[in-house]
Amino acid sequence: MDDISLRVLAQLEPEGLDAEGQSWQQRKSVQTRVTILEAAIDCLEKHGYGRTTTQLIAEMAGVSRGAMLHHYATKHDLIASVIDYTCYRRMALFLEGIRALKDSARINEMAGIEISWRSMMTREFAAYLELAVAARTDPGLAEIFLPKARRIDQTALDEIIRAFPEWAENPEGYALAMDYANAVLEGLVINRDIWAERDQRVLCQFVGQTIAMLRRGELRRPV
Amino acid sequence: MDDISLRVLAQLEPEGLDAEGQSWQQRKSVQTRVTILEAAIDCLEKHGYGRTTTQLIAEMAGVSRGAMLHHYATKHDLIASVIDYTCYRRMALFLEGIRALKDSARINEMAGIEISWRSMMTREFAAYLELAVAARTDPGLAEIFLPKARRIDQTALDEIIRAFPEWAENPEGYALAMDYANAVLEGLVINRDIWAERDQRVLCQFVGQTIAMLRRGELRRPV
DNA sequence: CGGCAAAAACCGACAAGCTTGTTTGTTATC
DNA sequence: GATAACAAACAAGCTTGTCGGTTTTTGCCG
Repeated sequence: MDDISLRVLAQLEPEGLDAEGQSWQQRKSVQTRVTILEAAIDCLEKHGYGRTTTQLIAEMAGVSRGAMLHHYATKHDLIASVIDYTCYRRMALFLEGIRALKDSARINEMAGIEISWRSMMTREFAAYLELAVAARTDPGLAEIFLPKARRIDQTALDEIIRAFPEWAENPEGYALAMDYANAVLEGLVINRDIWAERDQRVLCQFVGQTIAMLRRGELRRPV
Repeated sequence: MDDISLRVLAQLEPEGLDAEGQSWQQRKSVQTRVTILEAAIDCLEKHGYGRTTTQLIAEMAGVSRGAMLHHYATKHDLIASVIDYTCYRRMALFLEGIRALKDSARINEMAGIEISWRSMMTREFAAYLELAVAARTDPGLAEIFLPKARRIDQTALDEIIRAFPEWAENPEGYALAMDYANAVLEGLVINRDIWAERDQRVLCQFVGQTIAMLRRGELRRPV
């Protein structure tokens, strides 16, 4: 993991899950909590936010509901941790993918789009999307989700540019390209089941094509 | 309303809501049902699918729950009708918007993007999106939502091209442009609350710009 | 035309099931 | 012995669909 990745991830690291080398109880606590968070992600992905109940999460995690409520006193607390954990995992996966690209693949073949796309086919992103959509209408969820989502969005925008040095001289174009790619891919994810028969790669390639032109200055950011 | 609009809308018209000129009871029945459907849309928009309960819909509609369950025996039945009704209203609004455009605005200023965008800021679309997202994880909902959504998607793709005669010679480019515009705008809607501070019009204009180039042949559909 | 029975619109109460958070108790670690 | 991890039972509240009952409309028949 390089400096850039470490720097970004350090800002997003969830609290209370880094108890390596502590006491037996601390390690056990962290382990159980991670198990619960992973189960919550599975639950969000498989059953959606509306059907994600504390009972179901506990079942999927293989712990008693009592044990779960010991670690997360309320559902509110649990969801707050899920948001942090999910965002961290998602960002880590994305940065790792970008880092593994060769410069030529990243710059000439727009391979970053492919990495973005793959990062959106994960259970972590499915869980994130469930929370994002539910937060629009659930005031209690919005209160915890929106600040965290805005923060990670801003952090990503500010820091990820370091992983794309070819954009260094064109920060405004970079910002547009990020939003643009995210919007198209998320729109594609939303319509995944409805547009089942059509080829999503065509759209991905078109986006890559237009972003390449934006970087080369053949397309301009609208005023 | 012109021929094209009528033809498309006729294919999507919900059943059982066109009882003009029938008996008093029939008209009353239709009126109550429309009131309930509108309340259901409001409920989906304001409270999301997860919190859309039969009780809340009945309250918002100003009818007793008993009366509602007389017209829609189960929630399943009600939601099925909401899907039809919502899709119809959404399409009607979109076609009316396109129809009202002058040819020059539509072709040169890419005003269709603006109409699309506005059609996605409606309560109808919010309700549709709630259903689309919930259908991913709710098998019962998916069973009724997906066939209807795929049908309207196909109908729209096949028929709306008639409202854009400038694309007549390039049906593949048109299909790409439609999916592309829808994906970006839906992605934009999803991130509305998170990207609050950024200007969405820049992205809309960029999309308009690229679609214009696609039509003029300055951009190609990827193989 | 008037009355009457059937049908349809509408209402409120109920049972069954689920969800949440609390509380009380048990075991293992510090 | 105190604290933390874990377990299970409980109450309160919500949601759904069913059921019996009331009012209004409709069609029919004398």
